[in-house]
Amino acid sequence: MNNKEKILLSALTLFAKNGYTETSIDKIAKQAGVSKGLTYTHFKNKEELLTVTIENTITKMTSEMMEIQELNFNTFFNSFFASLQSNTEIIRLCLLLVIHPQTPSKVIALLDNQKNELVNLFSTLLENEFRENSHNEAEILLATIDGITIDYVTNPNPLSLKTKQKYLTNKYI
Amino acid sequence: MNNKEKILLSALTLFAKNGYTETSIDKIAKQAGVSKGLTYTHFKNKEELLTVTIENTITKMTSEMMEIQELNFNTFFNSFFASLQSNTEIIRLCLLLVIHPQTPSKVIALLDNQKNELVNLFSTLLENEFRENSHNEAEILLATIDGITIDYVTNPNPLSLKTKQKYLTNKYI
Amino acid sequence: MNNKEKILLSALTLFAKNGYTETSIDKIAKQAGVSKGLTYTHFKNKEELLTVTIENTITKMTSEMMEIQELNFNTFFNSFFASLQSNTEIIRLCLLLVIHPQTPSKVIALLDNQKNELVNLFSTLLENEFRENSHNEAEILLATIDGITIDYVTNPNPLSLKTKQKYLTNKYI
Amino acid sequence: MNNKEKILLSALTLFAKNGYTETSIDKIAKQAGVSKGLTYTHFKNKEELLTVTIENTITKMTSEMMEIQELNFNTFFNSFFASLQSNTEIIRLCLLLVIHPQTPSKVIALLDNQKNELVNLFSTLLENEFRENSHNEAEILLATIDGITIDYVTNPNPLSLKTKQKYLTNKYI
DNA sequence: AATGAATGAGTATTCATTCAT
DNA sequence: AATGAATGAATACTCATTCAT
Repeated sequence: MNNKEKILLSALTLFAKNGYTETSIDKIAKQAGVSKGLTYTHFKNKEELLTVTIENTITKMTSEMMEIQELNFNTFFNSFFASLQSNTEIIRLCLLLVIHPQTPSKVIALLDNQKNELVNLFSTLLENEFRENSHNEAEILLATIDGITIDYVTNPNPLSLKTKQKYLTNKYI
Repeated sequence: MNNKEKILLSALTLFAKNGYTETSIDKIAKQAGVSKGLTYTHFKNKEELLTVTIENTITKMTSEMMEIQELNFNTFFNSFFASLQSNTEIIRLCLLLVIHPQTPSKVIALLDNQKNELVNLFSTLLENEFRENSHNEAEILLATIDGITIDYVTNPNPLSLKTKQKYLTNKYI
Repeated sequence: MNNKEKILLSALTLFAKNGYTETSIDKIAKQAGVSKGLTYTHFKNKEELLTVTIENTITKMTSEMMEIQELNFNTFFNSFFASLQSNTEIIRLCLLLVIHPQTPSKVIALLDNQKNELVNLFSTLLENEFRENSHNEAEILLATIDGITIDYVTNPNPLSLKTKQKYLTNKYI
Repeated sequence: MNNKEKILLSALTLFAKNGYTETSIDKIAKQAGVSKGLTYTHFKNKEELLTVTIENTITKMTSEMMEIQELNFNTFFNSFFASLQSNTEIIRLCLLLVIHPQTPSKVIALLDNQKNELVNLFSTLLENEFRENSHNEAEILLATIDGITIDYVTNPNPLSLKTKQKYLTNKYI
């Protein structure tokens, strides 16, 4: 892992653990084991560091989802709830950024885009059953998943999460 | 409105508009039209100012809900979605605080408590239909509402909100 | 002398000795014996500190000139060359600021204004002898004085200065 | 033009436009289209880069003046005022360096030397008319020219410059 | 000759908090 | 209760310079 990757990893970890504003470039560099200045060799400023961090994360998460062979609600829920448990803090970071009023628009665009892709995916999967209402249903499903995500990241309880996954699986299959 | 109330109102407004970390005591005092020092006469520190601000907000919102005569899903949804539209920024602030990893535990407790009351309310309303599953159903409903809230505060669209309210009303009545 | 005045004096001294860009707020505060932060209590930023510094200096110099009873070339030259010798570094600072391409426009305006007042003064004094050419003559005289100033601030030689004063006095009286 | 020359040209341009302290090695290299490191292959440090830059500039200006066939006030003024109009920013840079208290002594020596040559030239041209006062007269003439230079570089007005050139030409021929 | 990663000291500015008045 | 001067630590960012390749 080269220094640039070390910085990105350190940034992701600290942003996720403490929040964007609460994480200083100094701390990121220290944890990465490099000098503060090097951060600015590789990234124009703190905002770009955040943008690239989130870009990488989304790319990685999306590509993991794309590896699923047969995409249906069952496999999607399995993949999603597993990811929620293994990437809890990163997902919390994404939620924070989406909601925070001062998140740079480039980051908002990335997260918005990911959300739209999810709604479209759901919409397709719900088309047979709900016809012209499939988009509304997809939005409600996404809302429910978002709410479950909030609940889990703020109060992680794997058992309760499992129950909710079962509920959703039953309902949408 | 006395000075203490002016400070609290200014704090709520600015925290809601810009976020807690992004709002300085100086700006709060300036907008309230008082001196920086006075803030520390009335509140031990910035954290306590936040705590009292949120405490007041929750108390006010709860008491508004309590004024509803016949509490059922119809009246609740009406009240909730109206509030979401008139207090968008404040509700966004609450969401941020719930999710943020460094929110003081006292504030977390306040918000958690409010959430539990909601789950219990839903649970009661769902008891007849769902029996021993009513608590699970209540949590799913809360999740859906939270997700709708995220969607609205990040991308306020009254029409889309109305559609979702109708969907929920149809489903739970 | 209160802290604000101490900061202004320290700023003037250091700007004059080392230049504006070369003088840090840190050094100014240290020499004034106050904390760095206090500078920002009294001045919005470094640029404002410079502006006020120059404003005060010009006001003081102008008021000294106004105290001269009978304003003619003899008394003016006496006053000016005395000031050049006692305020050498401050006058050098003003020259630097006038010439530097990045001096804030507010400072430029202050210095420009002072220059125009001088040209007008000369113009009046030369009116009898030069009639419609008095303005041109005034500008040439100002140029000569500016050139003498450059020479003195870069290579202070009181004897040579005296010679030049005599030359000017002879010529313009 | 090889890389070293590209760096020198870029340095001259940027020093002249923005000032020495305000120009970073990075910007010089970028504008020259080379890497930061290459600057240090060709020049010991930023100070040496400045010294060589000024050295070249003075050499070039002097040699242009030397090309004048018959050196008298008329041809000199023509040449000088033309140069002032075509090299305004470079000449401003030289003025700044002469006056700035922290200009490296080697650069000061270069500029001082050029000034002395001018005084001597003037002195020679004025010898017939002013005899033992010719040196004083030469210094006054240089001062006037310096003052005109300040005025032009800070507020370039070709018409006003022409007027002053005529004035000087009339006076010294 | 040429690159660009890497450093460390420095810079302007902000801000929660204290305290004398 | 009310003010605002005062502090000190922290923050994002810059930059001359070095050095391995």
